[in-house]
Amino acid sequence: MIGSGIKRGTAELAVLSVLQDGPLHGYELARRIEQQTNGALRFTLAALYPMLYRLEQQRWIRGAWETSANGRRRRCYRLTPAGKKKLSPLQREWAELFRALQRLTKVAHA
Amino acid sequence: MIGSGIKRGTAELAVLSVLQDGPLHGYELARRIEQQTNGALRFTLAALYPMLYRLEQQRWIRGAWETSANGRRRRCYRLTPAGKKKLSPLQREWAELFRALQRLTKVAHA
DNA sequence: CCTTACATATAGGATTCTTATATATGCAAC
DNA sequence: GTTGCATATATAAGAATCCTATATGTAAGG
Repeated sequence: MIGSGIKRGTAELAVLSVLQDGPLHGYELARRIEQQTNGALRFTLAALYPMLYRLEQQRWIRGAWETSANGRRRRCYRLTPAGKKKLSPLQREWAELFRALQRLTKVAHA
Repeated sequence: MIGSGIKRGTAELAVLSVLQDGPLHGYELARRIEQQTNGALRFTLAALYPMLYRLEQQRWIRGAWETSANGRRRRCYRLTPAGKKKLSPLQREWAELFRALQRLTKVAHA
C-alpha cells in the first residue's frame, strides 16, 4: 500500500531529485524545479525553506553556510547517503501512485 | 502552472473517476477504489465522508438517500453535469504533474 | 537613489488526510 | 438468542503540508 505521506509529498521528491545533480542553495533550487518542469511545478520560497529544515532534520539533506564569490552568504544543501537511499523507493512509490490513478480513470472510462 | 490544490487532491480525482461509471454510496466507493487499484490506493471511510460532503457543496456530485433491497438506508452519490465537466481538466492537470515529476527525476539522473 | 535580482526567514492560515470513536442494521453461526 | 461480522454513516481531534503575506538585508544597474 502506498504510504500516506506520499500524496502530499511532491515537493519532497522534487527537492531530493534536483539535489541528486549536486549541492544547491534554496533560491537556486526553486528556480531549477521551475525551469526543469517548464513552469509546471513551482514552489514559493516561503514554502521551500521550512521544507528544507524538515528534510535536514530527517537527515536526508545537510546544509552548510558558504560565502559565494560576490560575498553573499547562503546555505548550501547536499544529499546525505541516507537521502540517496531514500530517493529510489520514493520514486517507486510515485510510479505506483501514477499507475493506480491511471487504472482508476481507465476503468471508469471503459 | 499546475494549481495548488492538485497535489493533495488524489482523493478527489479517484472519487470522481469511479462515479463516472455510475452512482454509488460511500462504503462501496471506498471498496471500488481499493479494488481497482489492487490495494495501492486506499481511503478510510472517515476520510471519505467529509470529502463527499465537500464535493457535494461544490456541486460536483449530488447525494440522495435511498433504501436498498435489504432495507438498509444509504446515501447514493452521482456525478452532476458540473462534475463531469470538472473531470477532464482535472485529469489533464494530473497528467501534467506526472510529466513534470518525470522530467525532474530524469534530468537529475542524466 | 531607486529598482530589480539575490538570499533567507517567520507568522498565520487553509486544506487535506489520519486515527479514534460512535451509532445502528442484517445475517450467519454457534 | 446472542455473539460476531459485514454493512453503512457520522463526527471530533489532530498532524502534515502548502500558501500568502511580511520582514530583513546585500549587490548591481540605471
